[in-house]
Amino acid sequence: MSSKCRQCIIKRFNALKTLTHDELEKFSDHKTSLIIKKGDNLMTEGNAINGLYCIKDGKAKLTKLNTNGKEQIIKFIKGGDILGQRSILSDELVGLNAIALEDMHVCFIPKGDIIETIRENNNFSLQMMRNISHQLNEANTSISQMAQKPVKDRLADTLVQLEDLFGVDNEGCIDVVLTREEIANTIGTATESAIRLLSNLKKDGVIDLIGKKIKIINKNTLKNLSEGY
Amino acid sequence: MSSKCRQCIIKRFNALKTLTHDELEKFSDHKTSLIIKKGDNLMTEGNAINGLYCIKDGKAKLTKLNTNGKEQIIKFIKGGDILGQRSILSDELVGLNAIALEDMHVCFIPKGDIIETIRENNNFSLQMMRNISHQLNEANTSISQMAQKPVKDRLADTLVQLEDLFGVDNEGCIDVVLTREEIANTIGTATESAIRLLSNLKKDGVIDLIGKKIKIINKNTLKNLSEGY
DNA sequence: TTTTAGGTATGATAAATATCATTAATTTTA
DNA sequence: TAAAATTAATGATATTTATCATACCTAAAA
Repeated sequence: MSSKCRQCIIKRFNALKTLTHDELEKFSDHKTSLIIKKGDNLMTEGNAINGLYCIKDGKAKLTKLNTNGKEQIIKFIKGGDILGQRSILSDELVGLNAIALEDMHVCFIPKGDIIETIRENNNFSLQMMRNISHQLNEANTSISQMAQKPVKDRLADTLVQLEDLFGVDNEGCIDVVLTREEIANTIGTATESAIRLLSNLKKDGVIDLIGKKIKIINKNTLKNLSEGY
Repeated sequence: MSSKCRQCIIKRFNALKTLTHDELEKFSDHKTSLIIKKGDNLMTEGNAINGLYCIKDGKAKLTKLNTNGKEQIIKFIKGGDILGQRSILSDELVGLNAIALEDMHVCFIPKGDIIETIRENNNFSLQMMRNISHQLNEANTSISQMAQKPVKDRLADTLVQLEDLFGVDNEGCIDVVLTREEIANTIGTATESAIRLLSNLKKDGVIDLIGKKIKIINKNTLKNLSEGY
């Protein structure tokens, strides 16, 4: 049931690809395989973390709860991603909630093994640094966009990014199911505003709305909109 | 004129404190001391970076230029901080402009020495990771606040943070000189809006405005305001 | 010192966005 | 399957925020 890390192909998408044969064996022996049900928390803001999660399959949202009780979605996660690096590296509490958007298969690798590997395998720690650094750059861009762009532009940008991240299903729709509220919580606006703007985009023929699913019809127009044109 | 890293006390505030005697000597031999004039760029968005900047003294703003031409201030920097780590670690182009808010003294350490030290000194690279990870956490918090909090709350929060970061001068004012426009670009609003809200805070006796300088009179009120009360 | 320019302040107004209310659609539960 | 609950959609309205206009202040330049 619990398979070998050595045989797992998902690791080629993340820092685990730098592991040596022995390290992979160690990880295999110590890891736990988990199934996270849709809606369940993989990590919780403010908690300590005692290991790393390697996402085999499934999607999640990373959120932050505001003082006013509103949820802000900071980032989306899918198969191949690793969770918990930031908290482990900085030895700080977890900063974000990770909530499954669908059932997920996840491997948990205990903190001790990670710390040991960071100390011993330079390529591994370099890869982790690279990843965190890249995330920091993305976050800075996000701050700027949230602060300066109107809601309409942010929505357009988010739709493009969601399609780039999750791809499309066999009907051409963005391959992730989000409620309108979750879309609103991603771009930082009221649910009604998000709904209204989506309706407008549909009316203008830029996107199509098929139930909860969203199909981008004219990606270039969206890209232009996201830059204010 | 160009002093020894070994004798420099500023390094105790950053990752350079983990360097060995030999590494410090190497850095000393290869480093360049720079004076950056107020308004000058230390780093520029989109450029490659070929080293690390250790800030001995002086303040800077880290900004991002938006597609609409507006400047967003992402972060403030002061003596003891290190610049350029993210770009060097991820091997990506610089993501932010660093612009001096006053004359600065800065040491530049070439990339080669940094990379070498990351590979050889585990404590150094761990310290760098910790720093970037911490910054990522701060950035995520920022995203959430920009997306969800109204301008008034963000202004209150920014004032508290500025005082915490830069301290107060001998008249009790926040010890950094910013134009109203820069304050507006920090919280992500129009200059006039920032001015208006500052005037209101003064009218309410929460802050005092002495020229460009801002004096916080009631920090607790500001903290409450920043959380929407 | 006078002029000029950049920064600050404030009012009037327009535009963007949030909130409240209601209905319709969809999904879940019994 | 019917009922209940959640989610989506849309109108009406209130609030927030941006923009435009103008005046004032302050510091640098002529």
